[in-house]
Amino acid sequence: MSTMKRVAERAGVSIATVSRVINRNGYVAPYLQEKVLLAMESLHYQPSALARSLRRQETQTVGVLVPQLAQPFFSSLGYAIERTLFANQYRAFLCSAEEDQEKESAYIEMLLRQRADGIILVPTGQSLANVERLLRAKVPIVLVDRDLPALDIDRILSDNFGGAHEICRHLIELGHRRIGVIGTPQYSESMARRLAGVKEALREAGIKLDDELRAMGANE
Amino acid sequence: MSTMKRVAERAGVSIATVSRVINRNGYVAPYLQEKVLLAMESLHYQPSALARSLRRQETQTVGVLVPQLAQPFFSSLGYAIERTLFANQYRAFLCSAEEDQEKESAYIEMLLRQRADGIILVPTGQSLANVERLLRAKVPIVLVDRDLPALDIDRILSDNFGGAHEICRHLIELGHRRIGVIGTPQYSESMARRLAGVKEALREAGIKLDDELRAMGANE
DNA sequence: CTGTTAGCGCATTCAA
DNA sequence: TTGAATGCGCTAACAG
Repeated sequence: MSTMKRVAERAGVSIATVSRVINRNGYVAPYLQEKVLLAMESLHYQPSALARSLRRQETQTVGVLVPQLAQPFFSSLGYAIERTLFANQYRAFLCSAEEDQEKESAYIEMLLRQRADGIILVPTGQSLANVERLLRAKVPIVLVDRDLPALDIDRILSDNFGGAHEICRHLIELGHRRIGVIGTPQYSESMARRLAGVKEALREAGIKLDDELRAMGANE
Repeated sequence: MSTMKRVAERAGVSIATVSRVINRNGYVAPYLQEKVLLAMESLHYQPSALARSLRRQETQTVGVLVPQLAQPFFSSLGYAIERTLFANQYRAFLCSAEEDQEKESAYIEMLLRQRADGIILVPTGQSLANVERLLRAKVPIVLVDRDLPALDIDRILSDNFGGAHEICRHLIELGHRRIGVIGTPQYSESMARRLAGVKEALREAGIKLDDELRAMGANE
């Protein structure tokens, strides 16, 4: 891969000028700009993200660390994030902790070394120590889907209770009485809240949840 | 994040020595090594992959570009690759071309800028130009799952015809006569081959494929 | 408006 | 066995 220096030589300008046309900042005479563009073209030049990141002290990269990429919810979540990042000139490192605290640490260390600008994390019960490590390193971090109540950091959570409650109330208002629940295992925090929401709505309507109409998954 | 220089100061050695203990090459007196290790620990030092890659001219990173990460086959393929890479101290950039030639180009350009050491690609019908671009850039590339017959590069393909043929023959040997086929759309190259394999096995056994027992998906 | 220069953090000669 | 110095490719003052 050719470098800025080669482009500069080919265009007969300094590397500073090349940098200016690449980044569209600073003033460059139109005819010089044209020459630089042509040189870049003919050399198939692509700027080095490495050098740029090192110099700018920012990588335009964020780590996306979920418990299990194999789970459809997390893979579509992860992929949606990567798509949005890419559309905004950011790169994503998709990481799957495999429900393993050690592996989660290993990924976090990797992201630290790569100097990710930030990390989007779906934590598990054992993520606390890892997150504290990130906080010490002052890496911006956002929690998604699951909470870590002990920490005071940004998070994006679903209103599991409220959503389930609302859905169930809607069905009741439509006149339904036999309302069932199908879900992930009950020991999942999210599912427990949804179930509670349903029960609350049923209770408000004076209906009791028929155990026959309740089916919970055996594992996530 | 602290730097090698800070670690060196804290340990009272030169950065060259720090580099040596990090990379376990060159000779370092045990007591110095110990001091360096302690300094790294207390500073929460993590080597910069950026600086290292820039210097070594290798990123330990490979691009994994598939037509659609949302498709289960590709997402599990992509993720399996990333897992294997990570286990071998490599990083993966998972990319989804969304069945779009433009987007595929955009990802390839990104991987070029990131200086990926290589690219694993599941090509589509329109990937030819993009692959030729990679060849010009001399980036190592491997094709997976789908072929690009025009090119002379490494590829990993399934024996769709042979596999389907063998499965079908197995069923026939077990005495079955009513054998059906469920599959992805027939216009998919892979599926067409599998169907041909089945038909061939049936033909050899003097059985004709009952159209009633044939169900093809409407889209991939 | 353009060029020169000084690092970014690291690996690696080359001396000592 | 250790350190000083150079340069990887780029951006951002600064000078002209």
